[in-house]
Amino acid sequence: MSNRFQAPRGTQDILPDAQPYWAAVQDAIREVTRLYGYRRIDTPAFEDAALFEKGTGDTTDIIEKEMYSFTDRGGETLALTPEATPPICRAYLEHGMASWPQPVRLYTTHAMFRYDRPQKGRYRQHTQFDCEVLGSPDPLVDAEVIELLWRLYERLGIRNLAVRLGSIDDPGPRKAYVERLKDYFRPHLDRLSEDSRRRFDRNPLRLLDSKDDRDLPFKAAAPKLVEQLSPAAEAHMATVRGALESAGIPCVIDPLLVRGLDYYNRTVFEIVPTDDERAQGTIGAGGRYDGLIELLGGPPTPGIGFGSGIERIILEMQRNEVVFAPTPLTEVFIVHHGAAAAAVAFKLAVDLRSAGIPAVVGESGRSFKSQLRSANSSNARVAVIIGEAEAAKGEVMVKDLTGAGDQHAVAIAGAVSDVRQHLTA
RNA sequence: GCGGGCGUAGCUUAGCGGUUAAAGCGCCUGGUUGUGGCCCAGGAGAUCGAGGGUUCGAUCCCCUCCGCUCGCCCCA
Repeated sequence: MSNRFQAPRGTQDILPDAQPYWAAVQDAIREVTRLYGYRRIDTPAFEDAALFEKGTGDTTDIIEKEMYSFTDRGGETLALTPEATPPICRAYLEHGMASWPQPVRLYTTHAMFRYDRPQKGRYRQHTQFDCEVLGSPDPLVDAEVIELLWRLYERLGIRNLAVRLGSIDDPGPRKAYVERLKDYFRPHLDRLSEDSRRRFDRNPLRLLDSKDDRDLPFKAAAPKLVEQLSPAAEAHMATVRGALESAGIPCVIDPLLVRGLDYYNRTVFEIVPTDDERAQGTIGAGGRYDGLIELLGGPPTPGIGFGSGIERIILEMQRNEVVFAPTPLTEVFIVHHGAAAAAVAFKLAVDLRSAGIPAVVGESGRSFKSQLRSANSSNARVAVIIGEAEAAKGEVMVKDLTGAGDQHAVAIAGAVSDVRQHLTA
């Protein structure tokens, strides 16, 4: 069995039974983005790898150890998109969106590729719903994107969520804070966990996020960034918070919230289930990135956005017991026997479909019983039965499958309208 | 990348160091002279995840690999 092909590690097939969830999410995304004035953009499945090295940051895990990069036959170094924000910023610059009315509100759903170790809710290929607002420094826009995401989840029947809000200030004040933080931890370095010693050099902000018992005593007394924000960042966060409150969205300030991407400043947030202990619980997260477009070679342009994993959204829907009524395979199932009847059956199906009525034809060579069993399991409401006798008389039998199975004969010429009448009755 | 658990028909599971590996659901066929659902009968379907080792003999014990899963790192 394992000689057979399998979907590559960390990828999955989305089978017909799961499709209603995907359709519901896509529909809700379309509706919610319409309400908030967003326009859709689609970017390529792969990009110049340097876009991510520069944009996402080449010290991030995403770039350092998770990027699917490759050299194509022409010698270009490309990467399957691990992240939606840099490509959208790239497109903003490439197509002169700075000359569009500002801000520009964009959304997409895009496959993301990251070479990390798969778990439930973490895949090597996943799909993200992503929104970006480019060209506005307004904290109300921060609140708007968070609210948009919240409404999406609400609409999909996901309950028990919480918004975790934080701020990582602007680069200058943050650097100063990081120095204070390192000064605080430096004397205790030899008593910290190995992970935290590594973080001390690589990503000091994450020191505060450690779950290691050895680090806990030091964490408690460490200076917290959200408690020492610059006045501008402080005011920004207060506005975001107030706006969320007015929207009726419960939000908690998380002083330890640190996003793993280099480009964030000020607002960072994530939305998590409150009743799930799993580590992969975060279903949506984002933040402000006022310096990113400039970093990519454009003019100073503020931006904010988020990504939300659709696979994780669906897992949450299922955990919230959102279910969909099974959709019937067809409306009319045509049963036939004999060569003449087969020809009539095929043509009748053609005519039904052109009249907008879904129709499926039974398998030639199978018995009536067998074909009617198929009709039954297809959940069709009507069976049309064409045997040799009917074919000879130029008639078909129309049988009701929803009740006791009443049936009546009708001339072939009148079959479509008879079936239609039956279905609308 | 690190550590733990799991892996038997399409699905959910039972089973035992030793003849032809079992059940339910699903699928196919039949019980009707041309007719569904319920019921009944029969059938197909598993090199017991893969490879190697121990053993007279392994689905069962050991190792490696693959996949899933839980935790860590990180992230959606």
